[in-house]
Amino acid sequence: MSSSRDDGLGLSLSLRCPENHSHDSPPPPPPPPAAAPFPLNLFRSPLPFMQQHKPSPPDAFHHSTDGNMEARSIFRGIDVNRAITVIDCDEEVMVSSPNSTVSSLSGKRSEREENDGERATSSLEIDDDGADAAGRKKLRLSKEQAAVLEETFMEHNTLNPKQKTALAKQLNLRPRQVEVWFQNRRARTKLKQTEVDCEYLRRCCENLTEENRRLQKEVSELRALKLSPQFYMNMSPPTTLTMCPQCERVAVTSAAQRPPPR
DNA sequence: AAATGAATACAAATTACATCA
DNA sequence: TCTGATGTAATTTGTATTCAT
Repeated sequence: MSSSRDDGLGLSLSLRCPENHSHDSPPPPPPPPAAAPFPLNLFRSPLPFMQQHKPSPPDAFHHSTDGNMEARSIFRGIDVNRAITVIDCDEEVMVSSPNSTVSSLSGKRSEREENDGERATSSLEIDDDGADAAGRKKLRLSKEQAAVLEETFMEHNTLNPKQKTALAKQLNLRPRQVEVWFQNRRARTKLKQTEVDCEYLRRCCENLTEENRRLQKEVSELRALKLSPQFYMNMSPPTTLTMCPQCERVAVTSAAQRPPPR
């Protein structure tokens, strides 16, 4: 299903494998002291308030061209997005989902959510189409909605309440939906980054294994040479390994190339 | 100033639904 | 038409932080 889809995560990968250094990319900056060996930081820190959104026409996303899904829904007589949208107009006091019991009906969270006009998609309210009253309806965001959310996420991956409300209004969604989308989006980003990190570490491991194998071989060769003095006298200067402070790669230099000791 | 509780935000884990092959 | 896989919206729970008392 996802094979042809671009995930659009827009990750900025700062990971580098040693084998990539020699080509066109400049050497990486020295790592920060006492930090992770490579920057794993995914997220920019939350920026100050988002610039004022240009309010789009309130109906902008009702004419979704989200081909397949929307066409199917309409064809079946159930336009999920639209149904929710209509309810949005007067659902601000609705409460919980069927599954959320305590935490949504009492206590601090529910208070916040009620104030936010959230938790409004309870199928108890919207299932006039005969849907299972115990289940939850799931909204599929239109391409336009997703694009705007994505665009906003690229600017900053968190929203303050003001931004959330504005964006929700712009997209004709509930603030809670915007909030959930951002939460899920952050989770996806983190997951992707974790996968990248794993791949990086795997390659590093491979490289180190290969390096270790090479060094082991060199050691055994040197030991063999040590046993035959006539070769030992004629051999080239011993090689030494130095650690490049910038890229932390092992560089091989011969004694002839080394600067004289101070 | 320290303790406490409420409110809030977020991450992580999970569930449940929509969609596709 | 059915089914399993996949993506993702939504929920639940726990934790950290902030703020007022």
